[in-house]
This record gives sequence, structure tokens and C-alpha cells, in this order.
Amino acid sequence: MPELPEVETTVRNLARSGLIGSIVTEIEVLWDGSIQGERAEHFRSRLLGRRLRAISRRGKYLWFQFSGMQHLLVHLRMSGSFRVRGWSEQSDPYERVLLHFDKGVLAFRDVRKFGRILLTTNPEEVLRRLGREPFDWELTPELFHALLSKRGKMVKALLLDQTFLAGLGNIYTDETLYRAGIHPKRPGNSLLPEEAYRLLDAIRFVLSAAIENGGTSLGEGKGNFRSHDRPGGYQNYLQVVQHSGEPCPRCNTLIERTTVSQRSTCYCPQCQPFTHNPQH
DNA sequence: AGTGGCCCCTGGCGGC
DNA sequence: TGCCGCCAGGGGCCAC
Repeated sequence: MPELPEVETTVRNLARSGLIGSIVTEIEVLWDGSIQGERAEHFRSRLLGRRLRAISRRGKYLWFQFSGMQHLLVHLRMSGSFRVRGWSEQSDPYERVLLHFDKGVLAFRDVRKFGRILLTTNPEEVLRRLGREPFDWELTPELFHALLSKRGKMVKALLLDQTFLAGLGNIYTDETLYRAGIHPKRPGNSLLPEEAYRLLDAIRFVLSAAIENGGTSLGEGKGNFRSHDRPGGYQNYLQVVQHSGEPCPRCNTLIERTTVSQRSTCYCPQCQPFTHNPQH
């Protein structure tokens, strides 16, 4: 499931694809539902002939900047991915939107059709709703603790809330809370400063490691994450996700599975006690 | 402010 | 072999 590391991996691969600087020569919308806020034909006419200037990321959004003040925001949601291929190369049945460039085709594929593409002249309208980037240098440990201490929500729900912090999804919240030794149901405002500091460290550590490994690709299914057809490698480093019922790598207690915010949640009841955890 | 429910959508999987 | 029903999951929206 694309979270920050998978989106970042996608951006890095796209940046190396050679498309930046070239012009959109044709657009095929194969599934209208992928286009947000306007009809496919209108989308097509606005983007046709534009030059791709830059590709970046904000939270879980991919951000394509085109000439003429056109910005394409793409949210991959559950199963979206990109692939760059030659015009004559085999298409696949899950391609939803195709942007043709002189150098090849940028294909948005999305098995579950949850992904969304928004063309806008004012990307901030969407992006300003997002919380801070986890690697934002202005997000100090002290600030992170202050933000947490204002909220009574369960800490996992906060980490999943994109307006609180941008980029974490179900996999990395669990891995992060495990690394920090914090129970997912602890209210945000119950975390002591040292715990908040530990949590921010864990977020950065886990996300960095995941990015270095090209993200996480679970299973072999058609909807699982691939950037440019390449699976990531971080699934080999998961500590609790996908390991419920197995012994904790640190203390051998069996990993438990519960539900937080309608999300399946894995944690170690020994390493992540519900009470304040000073020893970690 | 917080929680919970529903919806979108499809492949995968367990059960029979 | 094959059909059926259920599940996962990000985020938007709504009710309480």
C-alpha cells in the first residue's frame, strides 16, 4: 500500500525516467473515475501540449508540475502505481490513464480504482490541508511533543491522520510504534517528552530504511506495490506487520493483532505496554 | 474533539 | 474445480 516511502520511491524512479522536459502529445483516460473534479475530456484538453517541468512529493501525493501553471496531483491510495513504457510495449489491463510523451508512455495503473488524479492551477488548495513532513527540519522533537500533547486521540489514529503528520499509513505506523515501544492506543497527550522524542526518531528511522529499500511490497498480488515493475524490499524488515501470532523479535512475547481506527493493528504487548514506558 | 460507520473497488482466500 | 461470501485498506463524508 503506497505510503510515504513508496511514493518517494515512485518519484525517484520517475525522475530518472527521462520524461522531465518533454511534452504531452496524447492522453487516454481509460477509467473516468480516476480523474477528480472534472470530465475526462476537459482534463485531456487542459493537459495536452504541456511540458513536464518537475516531479516531486508532498505527503502521499505525487506532484507533477507542467507548463502553463498546470499541476497534477496524484494520490495512489491502495493500489495505484506508475510505469513508463514504450508506445508499442504491452499494456496491462489495469492501466487507467495514459500520458503519451515523445519518449514513451507514462501509465497510471490502479487495480482497485481508488487512486485519484487532480489537475489544478492551485495545488496548495489541497496540499495546505496536510500536516508536516516527517523529515521537515522545523519539526523538532519538542514541537512534536507539543503537537501530541494537544490531542486526546489514540496515538496511532493521530499518526494515520494526514492533517496531523503527512505520509504514514497502516504499515509504517505499526512499525514505528513498535520501534518506539509505544502502545498504539495511548492517547497522544499521554506521551511524555522522552516518548514523543523516541517516536519521532522511530518515524524517521523506519521511513528512511524503507526508502533505502525501495518501499514495501506485500504478497505477489496484482494490486501490490511495484514502482516501474520493481518490488520494494522493506517487507523483509517488518517487525510486527504481517507477524501477528509470531514471537516478538526482541522479547519473544507473541505479537498481537487488534483494531484501531478501523485499521488492523499489530503490536507487542510486552514491548508496547499501555502505561508509560520509560525503559526502552 | 473524538469515535464509529459506510462507501468506493477488486483480487485473494477460506469454506464448502 | 468452482462458486460464494468476506476481507483489506486511504480517505472523504456523515452521525452521534
